[in-house]
Amino acid sequence: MYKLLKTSGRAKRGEFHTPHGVIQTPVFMNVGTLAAIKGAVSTEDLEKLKCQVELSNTYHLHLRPGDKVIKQLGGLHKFMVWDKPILTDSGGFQVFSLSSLRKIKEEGVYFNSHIDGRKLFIGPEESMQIQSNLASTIAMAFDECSPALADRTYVQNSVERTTRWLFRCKEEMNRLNALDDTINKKQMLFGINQGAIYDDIRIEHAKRISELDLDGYAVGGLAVGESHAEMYHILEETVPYLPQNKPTYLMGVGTPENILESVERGIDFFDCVLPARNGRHAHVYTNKGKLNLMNAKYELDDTPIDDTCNCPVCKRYSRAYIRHLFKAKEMLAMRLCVMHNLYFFNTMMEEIRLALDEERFESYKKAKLDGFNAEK
RNA sequence: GGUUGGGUUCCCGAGUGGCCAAAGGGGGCAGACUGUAAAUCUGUUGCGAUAGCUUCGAAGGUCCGAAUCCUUCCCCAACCA
Repeated sequence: MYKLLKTSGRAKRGEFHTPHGVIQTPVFMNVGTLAAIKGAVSTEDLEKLKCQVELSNTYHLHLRPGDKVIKQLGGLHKFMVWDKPILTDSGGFQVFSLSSLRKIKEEGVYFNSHIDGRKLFIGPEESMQIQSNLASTIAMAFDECSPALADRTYVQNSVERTTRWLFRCKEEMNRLNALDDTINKKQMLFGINQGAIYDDIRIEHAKRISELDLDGYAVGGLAVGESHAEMYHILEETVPYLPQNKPTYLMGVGTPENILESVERGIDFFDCVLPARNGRHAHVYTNKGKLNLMNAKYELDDTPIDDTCNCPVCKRYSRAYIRHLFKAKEMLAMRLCVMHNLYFFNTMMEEIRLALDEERFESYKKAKLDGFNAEK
């Protein structure tokens, strides 16, 4: 159940009530595709990093260790020892990112496993079954994320198929939630809007899926090659046609700048691999912009990553030390940077919520963006 | 003392007459990364803006042309005494 607490223009401040607790929105979900945040960050760490929701992946967990294994072990929450909300992505993005290994048909998608090459099939029903076995808090609909540059006819056909798949997802999820041996009988389902950069297709699709009364709605297929301006434009055009009394989730986005711009356009759920991946690659986010700690200029820098940050890493370690750890290929380097970055993103969301509560989002956003550009 | 094999750009190492400022690693420097097949990938790495200049242990020499051939010397390694 989503409770809209406050609005500022299109920006929404809300609370999303789930069987695993309340999510304060806007929220950034921390991506742990394989039931782990890459970079040796544990769920115990996540509790210290202000993480509200962890995200995992249907396709990847289906392959390894197998959703049935996780079900036998009591579901994903018990398996990775995390009692707060978990959102599972449906595998739809893998249809896109593993495109050389798949064939899309009406019934679903034929894949070759990226691990051993064996043939697999995932359709809407299979995706719901896998996510039900994982027993995540929120399941995502099985969609096709069409490339940003795909031609109109392709996108039109793809979106129509994604709509038909959504109906099948909903039906299957209802069926699964009613079964006796289902671990999470209140598993929620979010639909996904597609349509690449075609306003009218996006809008038509948004209207269509809004009729379904799902638990939340996502905007997918953005940040996949189009410009920022195009992405913001799509949000401006599309979000108003998605239910205001439900969470609106912008999938896979983004940079701190993207998040601020998107909150302003009505988004309240985000997820992105950037803080984890960039952290592993020595890129850290600060209130004065992004740093690459591998750069020679940090060799003798004994200040923290961000001297205004209260994360466990900034309170203790210096840039010079972390740079050394990267140079020495110590895995602690990645762990520290991923932890800092997640804390940075989660803290920024906290600040956004506070700013919305106090009706000063606009000035907060401007100051934040000015800060990011300070050292450029 | 003798024999053999070696000394190549920051390091390791390929190169045995022109296509060599010199393969390939490593290291260094920098960049990318947006529902994670990513602890990954890319660029660059003698000086100089270009012409060009300097470089393959050292010094001489042969040749139109030498990291590559010859002479002497200096070092290193293994073995023999």
